Amino acid sequence: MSAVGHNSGDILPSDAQNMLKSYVERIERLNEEKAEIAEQAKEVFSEAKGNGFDTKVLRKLISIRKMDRAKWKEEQAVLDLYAHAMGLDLF
Amino acid sequence: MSAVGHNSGDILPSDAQNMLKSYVERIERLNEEKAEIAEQAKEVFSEAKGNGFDTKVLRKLISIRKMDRAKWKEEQAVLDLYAHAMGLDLF
Amino acid sequence: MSAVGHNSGDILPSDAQNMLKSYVERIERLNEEKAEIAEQAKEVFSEAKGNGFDTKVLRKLISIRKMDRAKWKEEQAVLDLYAHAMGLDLF
Amino acid sequence: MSAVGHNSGDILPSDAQNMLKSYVERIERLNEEKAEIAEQAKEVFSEAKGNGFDTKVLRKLISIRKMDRAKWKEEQAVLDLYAHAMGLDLF
DNA sequence: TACATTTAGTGTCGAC
DNA sequence: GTCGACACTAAATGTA
Repeated sequence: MSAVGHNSGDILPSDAQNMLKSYVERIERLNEEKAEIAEQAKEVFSEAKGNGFDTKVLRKLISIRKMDRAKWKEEQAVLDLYAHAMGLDLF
Repeated sequence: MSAVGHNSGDILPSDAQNMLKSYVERIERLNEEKAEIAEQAKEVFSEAKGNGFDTKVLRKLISIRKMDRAKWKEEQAVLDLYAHAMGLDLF
Repeated sequence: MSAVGHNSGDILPSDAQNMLKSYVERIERLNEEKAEIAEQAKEVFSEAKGNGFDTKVLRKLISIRKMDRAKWKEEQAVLDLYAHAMGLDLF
Repeated sequence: MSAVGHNSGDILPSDAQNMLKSYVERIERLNEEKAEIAEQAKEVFSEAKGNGFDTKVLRKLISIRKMDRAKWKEEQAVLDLYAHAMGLDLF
């Protein structure tokens, strides 16, 4: 489907044009906010690192908490299976 | 280095444990905020779509604008680098 | 879905095991090739540096050129998208 | 240091300019080769997936093989430590 | 060593 | 519901 009743001059009517600008700006503003938050998170990791924590492990921990526990265990099991098939013993 | 003086009992001292919890919670809170913002962006796209805009085009537009900005910054940076490489020191 | 009919003995059938090994080896071979190429690139940078060029500037240059190409492709893509959105079908 | 004896017109002598072009082209060629190889790796993963393998686990397996075994076990231990501190039981 | 950049990997979204 | 593309996150590398 094409935009808001622009009929065929291949030019957007000015109201559609305004809407478009508005959408773009709103999205871009939200993207900036996300970037700011990402920046703050970075600072928290940095502080944690400064206090002797291993940030890589910290990240992994957080991702595990976010993820379904059952899924995690299943993934570990498959990994274990593959590892045995390759002759690697992990744990 | 390992964390806050836990040397090898394989147990975190309670203050380290508290710090850990605090870091995890702060990060998780920031992650939630990001998710909320992402949700809002989704709504904007949805609204745009409802008004007849092609969201794929919209996304491309936004990504090009972002690229433009990034490219502009890169160009400034390379200028600056050249200047340094030449031994002058603009700005 | 799980792998090639290993249903639950938690052991991979020997043909699946062979496939697994084969995939792993192929990927690892490709990774080695990439590493070799990366090594060659490193040598080029090193040679450039030896001839008085600033490698950081060189890298920036290359990244800008890459960006230019990417941007050009994006712009073609967005043109194409607009065309579709307008119901015409160029190319 | 600045480039190949260009003394002060802020213009690169033509031989330096030629070298520069040559370096840029060599690097770009190597980058293309890397991209081709990455493409091939993608195809292998795709084929593996088609035969029922879990590509995510496959990737993890390959990364573990690449990595020092001792390091892997250490990382798991730290993760376990942090997880306990957070009241999560992983394995 | 710590920082910044680049590259790989993972998750999400929309199309078919 | 699966597939492919896109965006975001995380790891690795290279530099100062």
